[in-house]
Amino acid sequence: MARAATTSDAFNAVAEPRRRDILDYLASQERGVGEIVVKLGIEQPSVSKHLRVLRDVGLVRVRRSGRHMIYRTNAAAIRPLHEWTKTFERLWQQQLNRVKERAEAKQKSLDGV
Amino acid sequence: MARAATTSDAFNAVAEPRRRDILDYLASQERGVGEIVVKLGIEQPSVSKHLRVLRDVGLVRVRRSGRHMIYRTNAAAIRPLHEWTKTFERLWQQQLNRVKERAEAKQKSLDGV
DNA sequence: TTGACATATTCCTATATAGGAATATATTAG
DNA sequence: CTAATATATTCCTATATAGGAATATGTCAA
Repeated sequence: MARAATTSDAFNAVAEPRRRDILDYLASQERGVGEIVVKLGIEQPSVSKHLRVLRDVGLVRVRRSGRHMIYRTNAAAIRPLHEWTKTFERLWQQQLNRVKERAEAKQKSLDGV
Repeated sequence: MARAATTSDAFNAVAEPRRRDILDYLASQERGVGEIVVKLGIEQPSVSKHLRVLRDVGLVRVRRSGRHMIYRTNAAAIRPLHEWTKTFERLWQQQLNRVKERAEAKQKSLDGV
């Protein structure tokens, strides 16, 4: 079997760096396709295709404005990823604490000399 | 060009649901390959291959114990994903606030009737 | 050393891209 | 209606899987 489709879910969609760039760019403000093309330096067809994928998984929303299609990031669709990664937060905090404790213990033993 | 390799970074590696399952399972406690196979109901070769990908991007660590290879999740490698998703947190909060405000405004207009 | 157990790797194949090129579709100006 | 502008889609191709089957590698017990 091949890899899961990029259109299957947000996890697959954001695996592509360009698409993360687009989401970042559209986060602060909605933009037309042409602006994305210029700003990110990606070919127009590629931008349209990436936007299509992002739209299919709900990561962006669109509205038409005359000849322009205005896209914006739908942050709510990123939340599940945030929640998933958050479940590991406690673990890396513990890891950092262990590193810190080891460093302090080492310092203490040095002081003791 | 084809899609980026799953071994290229953590974003690509966690795009595969099975690999997220493995990371979840190995988060609470380190486990041998056989335990993963039984617990998640995935063929042994598949588990080994997924672990290989996870290992290549630093998402898991291994140690040998006799004939067993004991794997554990390296949460620190998930942190970058958490940080990236976190940059959108403010946006979905705003979105939720707007929804809430609209609901309250609507209620107020109803009360006024 | 030999057999058994635990994992890893190789080989093979169906499938899914991502990007480039060319073309189609939609909307507005005149 | 027609040209021009803005996007979207189609076609084509090189590449990268994910999983199944078979096999290789590594380690321990007797």
